[in-house]
Formats: sequence, structure tokens, C-alpha cells
Amino acid sequence: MDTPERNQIGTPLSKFEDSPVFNYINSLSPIKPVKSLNITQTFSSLSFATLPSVFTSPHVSSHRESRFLRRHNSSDPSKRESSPEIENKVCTNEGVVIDSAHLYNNRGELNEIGETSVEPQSGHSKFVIELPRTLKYDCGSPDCDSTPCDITADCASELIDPSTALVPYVQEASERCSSGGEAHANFQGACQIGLKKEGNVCDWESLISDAADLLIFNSPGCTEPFKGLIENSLEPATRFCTSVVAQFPENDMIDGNRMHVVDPVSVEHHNTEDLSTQPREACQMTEMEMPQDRLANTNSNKGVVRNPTEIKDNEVEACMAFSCKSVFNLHRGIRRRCLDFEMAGARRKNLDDGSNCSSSISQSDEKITANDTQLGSVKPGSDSTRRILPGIGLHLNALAATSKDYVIIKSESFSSGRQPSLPNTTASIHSPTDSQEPLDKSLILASSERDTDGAENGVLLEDGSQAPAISEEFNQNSPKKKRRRLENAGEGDSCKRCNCKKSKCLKLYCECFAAGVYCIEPCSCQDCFNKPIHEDTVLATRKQIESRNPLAFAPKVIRSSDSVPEFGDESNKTPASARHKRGCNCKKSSCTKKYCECYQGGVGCSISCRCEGCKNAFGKKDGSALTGTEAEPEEDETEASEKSMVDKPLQKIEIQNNEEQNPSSTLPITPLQASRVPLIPLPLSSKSKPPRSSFFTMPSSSGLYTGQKLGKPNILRSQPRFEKHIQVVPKNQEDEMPEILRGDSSPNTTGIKTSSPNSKRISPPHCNFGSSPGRRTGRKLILQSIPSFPSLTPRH
DNA sequence: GAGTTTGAAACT
DNA sequence: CAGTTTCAAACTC
Repeated sequence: MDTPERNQIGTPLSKFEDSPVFNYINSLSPIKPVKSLNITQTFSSLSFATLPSVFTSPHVSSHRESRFLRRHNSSDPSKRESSPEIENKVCTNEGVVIDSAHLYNNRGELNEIGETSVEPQSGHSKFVIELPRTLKYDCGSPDCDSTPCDITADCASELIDPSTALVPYVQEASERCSSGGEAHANFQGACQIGLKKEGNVCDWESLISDAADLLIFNSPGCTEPFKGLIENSLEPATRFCTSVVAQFPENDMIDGNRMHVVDPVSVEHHNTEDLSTQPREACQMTEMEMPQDRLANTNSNKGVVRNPTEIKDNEVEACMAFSCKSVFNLHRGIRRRCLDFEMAGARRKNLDDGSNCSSSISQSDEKITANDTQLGSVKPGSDSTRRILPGIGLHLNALAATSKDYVIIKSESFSSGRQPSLPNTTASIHSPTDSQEPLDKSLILASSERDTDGAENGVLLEDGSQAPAISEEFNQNSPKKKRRRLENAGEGDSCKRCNCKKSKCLKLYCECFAAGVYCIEPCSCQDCFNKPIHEDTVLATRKQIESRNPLAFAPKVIRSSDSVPEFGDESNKTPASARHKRGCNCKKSSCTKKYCECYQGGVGCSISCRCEGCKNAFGKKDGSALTGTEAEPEEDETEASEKSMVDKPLQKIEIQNNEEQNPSSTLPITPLQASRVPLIPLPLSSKSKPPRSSFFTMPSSSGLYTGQKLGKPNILRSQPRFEKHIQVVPKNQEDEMPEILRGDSSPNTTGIKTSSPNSKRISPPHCNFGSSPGRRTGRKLILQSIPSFPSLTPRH
């Protein structure tokens, strides 16, 4: 209560409390005070305490929390604001219900607006009148539905107590109902007019009536002014409603909006009419519908109130409640949808990540998981931006294949769902700022991040939003993801993902970071900074590392261009057109396990390697040096690649390669992957793997690269795209790459034996990417690819 | 799934 | 540049 926050937010309350009316009310009923106290407490605690989560209405709070959490960090200021508002509203509502004070409060607000001088007795009459107002405001606003109902019902019951008041009120209500289809704006207007409300109110209403759609629902801009009005004049309830409404997904909103906006009145009327006959049911219904908090209030109210007029009251209440209730229900339904929707979106992401995304575009229907919340964060508007992501830039994108899809899917889903709604106006009522803003922000963030990513790196980061961070970890940690990741890795469906625990994914230890891609859901990393959110950090770190070693982010395996193989047949045949950039340093693995980067990359060891006891299936260091071994390697390669030729021990390799291929396949998919050298090599290696390396290992590292590449390019080449990317990368790296590439390119012409068996192998391997069969463009492609490469290291 | 092995990356 | 440490993947059980 005391907290400054409260003051800010709760100004209304303070007013109420201070107001003589409030005091009076309190004095009137002992019960009331208690409730009021409770309310106030909750209020203070809730609203001020901090976040919405704390707060009250389970629906609202929970809803919000879930949302925010999922989407983003609740950090968004807007969110907070909203929450407090909501809290306030709720509290006020409760308070109102409990006490008549609430009305007074409302009244007080109204008074501010320009309350008419009511007659002394008017106390009741006022109530009546006021109620209408409240109703108007609450109910009137489509948003309000839920709360208004409560309020009205409560108020009505209690207020009404003085039966006199009821009559008019009821009459009005009945009239309204009878009027039935009118726009509730009119209804409001009428009420207000009758009340003699001030211009403010009128304006407000007029606004509503005129642009009811806009105001109510959504446009933040509209909402704000509106909001201001509300704050000033209106009850918290309205806010609450608005806030609640805001939460609803746009999609829903569409329907909901109409329902609320256009129909609210009619609905109410109908309800009232119907209900009139069975008010109690309606009441019960309402209770059922209402959140627990509210229920408590209502119950209390009932208990407290009950007057002769109860019946009428009940009726009225029923009507109101019912209408509200219906609306409320609607909202609820909407909310759920929204949540689901978001969830669905999120899920989609996950699913997409795992599988494909594009196809799966989601429907809003899908359910979401906690992780998904992030998706939720994804906002409708961002679609375009998201799509951008897929961009080429960092090979990272490759990762993205999944990520991309994911993004796209999201966008689609949203578009289908929310976005459409947006146009409608609706946006949703949201309390002006509340829900919507957060969403927007989140969207923006996500989009921006993504965009930036895409722009800069071309990488798509899934994380996009804040939420991602949280969710990511969440996801990452989850065994499911791990499994998925493993599966993916194993299958090659998806890209490999890191599992960093201490490096924060900002060192080359991190595969993702090394590949120039952001970590995504499948990653199991901890304290990951390799996310769009931390773009600055990532870039800075990259720079740092690059400053140390310009080639740090270059593909480890340099593939000679496809064409490279100068060495003639041999070279062509040799899968090992590629070489490891720096060479391995294996001592115990004999270069026969993935510990060996050369082996992992599917390339043979070269002179540059310092390995001991090299037995690299793709090419031994010694052998490579020997160039002579070529024949074997070639055969192996061919065999491996074609399999037809199986020979040699290489079979093992083949198997491994196959395994690798999958990964590679995935890799190829995303540009990002390209960056990841290892992945690339594998695929190639798989087919071409074997022996060439022995051959190629050239004396000079550069020579090796070139030579190997020349010789083996074929293998690597298998995947045109990869190669391209890879090659490109090298260029960036100037050091070796340029020479190599250049040399390769020129020499390659000869080397390119696309026709060579290797080439055949090549095509198959890469799967995903697309490797369109025709891809093998040969050297030219490579050159072209070069440009793309830069994307990896934007700076260069 | 936990623990070990391995070698690259990072650090000194 | 070499040696050592740190790290995460790969591997084994």
C-alpha cells in the first residue's frame, strides 16, 4: 500500500479510501471493511508487489504470467504495467462487489469525470445510475465483459439493496436489454447522457461508439487514450476487462471483438431477457464461470446482500452477469485459444526444429509447451522479419534449416491466427499497453534480433526473443531436446548442437559458435550467450577471436573446389579434395575417430598434420605425402562413394561416412552448416572418404590444401552447396583459402570431374539441402559461393 | 546416463 | 612458440 508504486498505480484506490464515501461505506457494514481490507491488501501486495504473477485473478494473472514467461521475460515494462493494472482492476472489482464502496469508488471516478449532482437520495439512484455507467464502461467495452459482469452483478446486488435504486436500474437494464441489438456504444451513450455526464465521458463514449472497434480493441494508440480516460474516470474494472481482453489472441479477438463490441449490448439483452426468467441460473452460471476470486466475492455479496429486491437484483445481476458471463466465457475461451495458439506456435517451433517446418505450418490450434512460449513471443507482425532470417549469411543458417523453418512456421501460424486478427482492429483490446505491448515488444525483439541476425550474419537465430533464452535453456536441458538433438545429429536431420557448459557458447569450443550460428533449441548448452539476444556479445567475441586468428571461423576443412583435382584422375577420384585447415594433432586416436578433425571432416590427413600413427581412412598423412598411394585412395573413395566399389578397409569408413552424411545432409540445408566445417566434410567424406588424402597430402600446407583440394575436390564437391560455402569461407579467411580457392578454381577446371564417381556420390549425400542434383556447378559455383561466405564473417 | 578419453582451443 | 590448462565432443561402459 505504502509503496510508491501503489500510489502510482493505485491512485484510484487511495482516492477511494480517502473519499468520505469510502469511509462511510466502511462504517456501514462491518463486513465490508474486512473485505475491503482484504482487497486492499491483495491489492497492495499484488499490484505493487511486483509482477502480475503475484496477482490475483487466477485467470488473469496466470494467464499473463504464462504468457509472458513463455514469450519473453516478463521483463517488459508494459507487461508489468499491465499486470498492476489488472490487479488494480481486480481488486477494485472485488472491493466493489464486497462493498458498495466500490460503487462509490466508481462513482468517485465518475464524479471526477463530471458526475452529475445527484439528489441526496440519489445515493441509491446514483448507484443505479452509476451502475449503468459502470456497466456501460465495463460491459460496454467489449473487453470488460468479464469484470464488468462481476462488478455489475455485485454492485447491483448490494447497491440495489435499497430497493428503490434497483427499480430504476432494473428498468434501465431491461430497457437496454429490450433495445437489444443496439450497439453498446449507444447504450453507454444513453446511460451517460441520462446521467449527464461530462464531456469526457461523452467523448469517450462517442469515441467508442464511433470507433468502438478501434478503441476497444486494440490499437494501442486508441487504447491509450482510452486508457487514460478509463484511469481517470473509469473503474478499474474496465481496465481489468481491457487487460483481459488484451490478452486474448488477436484471432480470437476478431470474433471476440465483434461479439463484444457489436453485440455486447444485444448479448446482454438477450441474456437478460432469457435470464430474467431464470436469474439464478444465470447467477450460478456466472459464478461457475467466474474465477475463484470473483466467485468468492460474489458469494460474499450474495450472502451479504439479499434484499427484497433480491429477485430483481438477481435478475438484473443475472442479466448482467450472464451477459458478462457470456462475454467472459468468450474471453476465456479466447484466452485459452490464445494460449494454445501461442503454445502451438511454440510447439511448432520445436517440432519444426526437429522435423521440417515448412510443411507444418501450424495452425493456431496446436498446443504449446512451456518452451514454446517463446514462440508465443514471436509476434505476429514479425513474420516478415522472421522470414528474413533464413537468409544466407552465416552458414549458420544452416542450422537453421530448422530454425528457419521454425521461424517461418511461426510466422505463418501467427499470421494465420493473430495477424489476421490484427487487421481487424483488434488487436485486442488489451489494455492499452499491457498485453499488447509486451507482445509487440517481444515480437519486435525477436524480429529485430532475427533480422539483425539475418542481416548481419544471415544466421537465423531461433531464439529471437527473450523468452528464448529462458525457454531455450529450458528446452536444452530437457531430455527431450537432448534426445532430439542426438537423434538429429545421428540422423543428420538436424544440425548438431552444442552442449557447452562453461564456455557460454562464446568460444570455439562451441560448435555452434564456431560455425557462426546461434545456439538454438536443440542445444543443450548452459548459460548460453550465443543467442540473438546477446548479439553484441557474440559479435564482439567473434571479433576478438578473429583478431587472434582470422581463420578461426573459417571452415576447418578446406575443400578444394569441386573441380580442383588437378592431379588428374587421381585427384579427381580422390575424395580427399579437402584438407583440414590446420591439420590434426592426434596422438592416440590414430586419426581413426572423430576426435580427429581431419577424420571428422572426412578428409585425409595432410602434411600439415602432426598426428602420430595416422591411420586416417580418408588419407594418411604419410600416404598423402606419398602421393603415390593415390590409387588406393581413389578406389576407396569411389567405392565408398559409390559403394559399388567397396574395397578396402574403407568400408568402415563408409559406414562412418554414412553416418556422417546424415549430419552433413542437415548441414547442407542451412547455410550455417556450411560454416561448420566438420559437418560438411563428413558427408563428403562419407562418399568420397577414403584414401585420397594420403595422396594429396602435400608438402606445404597451402600446397596441400590446393593439392588435396585439387585432387580431391570431387569428394567434397559432392555437395555443391557446401563446397560453395566452404570455399567462400576460405576466401574470407584469406590466408589459405584464397590461394587454395583460386588455385583450385583454376586448376579445378581440370579437376572437376563431375562425372567422376565421386560426383555421383556427392549428390546423394547431401540431402537436404538440396542438394539439387544439378547443383554441382563446379568451380564457378564455388567462386560465387565465395561471396556468400563473407556473410559468415560480416566484417570481412 | 555417467564417466572416461581425446584433442582442439584457450591460456600462460 | 611451447607448455599447460580448459573445454566439449566423442567414446565407452
